[in-house]
Amino acid sequence: MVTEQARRADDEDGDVTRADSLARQIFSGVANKWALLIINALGERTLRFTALRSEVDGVSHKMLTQTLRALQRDGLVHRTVYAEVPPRVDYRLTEAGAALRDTVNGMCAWTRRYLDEIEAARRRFDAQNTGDTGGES
Amino acid sequence: MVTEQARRADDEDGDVTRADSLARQIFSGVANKWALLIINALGERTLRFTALRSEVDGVSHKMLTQTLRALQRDGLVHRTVYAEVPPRVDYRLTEAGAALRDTVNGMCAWTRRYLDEIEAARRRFDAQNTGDTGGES
DNA sequence: CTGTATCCTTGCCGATACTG
DNA sequence: CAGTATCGGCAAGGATACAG
Repeated sequence: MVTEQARRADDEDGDVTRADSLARQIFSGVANKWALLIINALGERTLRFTALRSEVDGVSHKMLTQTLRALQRDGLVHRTVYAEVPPRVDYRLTEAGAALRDTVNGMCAWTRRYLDEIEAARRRFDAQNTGDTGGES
Repeated sequence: MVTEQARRADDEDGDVTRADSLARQIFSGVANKWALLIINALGERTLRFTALRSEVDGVSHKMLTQTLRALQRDGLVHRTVYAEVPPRVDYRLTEAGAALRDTVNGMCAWTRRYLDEIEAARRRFDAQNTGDTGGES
């Protein structure tokens, strides 16, 4: 017998390394700062559009809607519309979205953990490429 | 006494949600498909430029050098140059890079795990927005 | 409040050519 | 083989205006 999982494991579609695979397409679609930041901001909570907008500092109105729609299409966020006036729309992560959020959490933790190291590395690197050899001309 | 770590935990720089924080800058820099794909491809191995290029299917010469330089600057990959001819350059993850790779691994696993679900969600979503209301004018 | 559409700027990214 | 630089197309993404 061949389960979906087993089929995928053997299928080229499940391979992120292949440029034209479905896995790569999904991976690429989700591997951008706004998607990850939004997923992280949603967390366990249910948030309205405006609340979400103020949580994800720096995101434009357009990018928020756009990214939200993409996430909704992939079934990572659930969108609930209330027939009220003024309109009210709630967003929350689906199970798939929550699962992804776990790894995003890891990335955030990683960022905090290595902040200083990276800052130092940058200074070292930049120093190398400005003073450099020590004598020009 | 105040350690770097402790200072960071309390500092606004460590907060990914702030648009102008260092954490956000680092996060954004690393949250793009090429950086993550390259880190994933490197894994535990030490690879030369060309080998890496063929591992990360679809990446251009330019993007590979460019992204590698950024990763090197942040101290995530280590670059070793051998004074040979033809030139030989090896790339491998540093400890910080390897730590990030763990979470990237998680993202890849997530992609494989939810591949079919996402594909299905997309079909459902797209069906909604084509047939839709059933009658246009 | 939420969403869509339009303009317009910016920078990504690929292709190409040239150096060590 | 590895790296840098330049040009150009094109898509990302911000600002604004307008609709439900």
